[in-house]
Amino acid sequence: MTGESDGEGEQAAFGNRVLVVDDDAALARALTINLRAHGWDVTAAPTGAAALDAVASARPDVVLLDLGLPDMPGLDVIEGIRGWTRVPIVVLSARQLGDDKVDALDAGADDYVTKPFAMNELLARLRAAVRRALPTQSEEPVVMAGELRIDLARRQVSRGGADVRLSPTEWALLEVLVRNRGRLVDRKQLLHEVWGPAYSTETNYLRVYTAQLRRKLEKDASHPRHILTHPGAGYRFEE
Amino acid sequence: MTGESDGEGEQAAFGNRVLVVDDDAALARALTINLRAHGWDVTAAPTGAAALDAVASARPDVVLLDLGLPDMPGLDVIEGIRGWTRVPIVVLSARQLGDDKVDALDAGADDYVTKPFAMNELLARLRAAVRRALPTQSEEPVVMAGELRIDLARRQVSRGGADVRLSPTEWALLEVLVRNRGRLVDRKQLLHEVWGPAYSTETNYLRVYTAQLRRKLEKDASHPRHILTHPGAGYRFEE
DNA sequence: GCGGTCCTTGACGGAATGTTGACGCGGGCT
DNA sequence: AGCCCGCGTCAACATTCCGTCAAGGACCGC
Repeated sequence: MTGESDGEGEQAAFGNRVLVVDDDAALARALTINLRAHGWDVTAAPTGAAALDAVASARPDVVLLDLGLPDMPGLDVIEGIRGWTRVPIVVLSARQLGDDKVDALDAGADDYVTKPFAMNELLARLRAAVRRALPTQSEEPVVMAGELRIDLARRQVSRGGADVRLSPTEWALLEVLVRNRGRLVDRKQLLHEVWGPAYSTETNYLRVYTAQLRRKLEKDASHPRHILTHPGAGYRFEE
Repeated sequence: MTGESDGEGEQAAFGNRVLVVDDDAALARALTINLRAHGWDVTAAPTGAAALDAVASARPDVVLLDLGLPDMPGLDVIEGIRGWTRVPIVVLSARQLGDDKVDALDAGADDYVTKPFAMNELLARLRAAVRRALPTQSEEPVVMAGELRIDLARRQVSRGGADVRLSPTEWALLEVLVRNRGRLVDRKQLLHEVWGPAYSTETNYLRVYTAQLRRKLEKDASHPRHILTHPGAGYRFEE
């Protein structure tokens, strides 16, 4: 985490990262090879716990989940994922009949493929799942500003392609500014939204954290081009 | 601190009213104390019925709702609230995995926190919920006047495409004039709205700041075409 | 425990801003 | 004509505000 992205972090297009969750090593390998051949950026997880971690760290655009994992019930994995993100989940199941299909969909899965399956069908369903999900999150959460790329949904900032690590407070401040980009944000409003309603005079915080953000994001921190100061009023993010 | 505090009161300017719905008296008390300490204006309701009443009467900016109330299912409370208002709802859930989370989100909740929770996280999620709800971006007009472009919402002025930097007082004065464009604005009214109720005779200020505005905004400051003087009365902004 | 990150807090020089007074100009009035 | 008042202009001063740095302490993961 501390260093750069782990391997295939930066790919050209969006919506092509898939997380394959399967404990069957042979099947997982086959899936990985096949998906990569079709342009997917594949991350693999052999267990439910690893899957939950991977959803958080790799931020896939779609999850291909095999039920019947060794460490925990597949439904719990679905619910664990649904607890905090709406990334589409396509379930892979061996059984052809049974309640598990209904249960999985009820728990928050988006689609269902039964083994054995045709690769074509699987690819189609993955594409469909991603496509359906896009309009939901497409409130244009990615803001480009010079060499900065700020992904509001994924809480990710990169400068010139390299990821930038931000502390929670740094991110909270940047987020408010970017969500109000092009518009002046009051000092009071910034303090209120980042630190809470009780803080309205601690302009110290703003000075400290704008300085830190500029040091991390601006090319020349002493001549900022994106995080601008309005003396006596507040700050403004400009693209 | 004369110019800053023009009447608006120190509190309650922004959404800081939270309704805590919890039947566990001890937890409710702890939450109330903690939230108050962080500047929130707390109302408490021990039952679902009381919560529905309180949403209507107290008009909170965010609802913190514990599922598992004695009198009615938590989902019904969510739906009851959602029936007539979009106030953000943050759900407190005991279970770590389970359908209730998903169901709550589906029913219209905005976020959830699982017990046990860190106070920091709860505070952050409350702020985030309020923040997301606020952007009811009422579209403010952009006033064009000659080569001037005045964006009331963005608090931005440009002349011939180039941004013009205004000090807080300069902007406050310009804003009053522009909002009353085409109309004569009393000296007393200007002083009152820009400097506060205590100022009604310091016409010096008006002379100084209208001069500064003209220098920044007018092509020929000695023959103003937009910021016009009504001798003995006040000033008027003309497009 | 220990090392790391993160948040908080204080202090300082320098810049931007608000405030105040003085002066000149011009028009209306006596 | 001469005076007075309101307005525009300017400059100097005091104050606030901002950027910066660094130290202390809380918190987390190992």
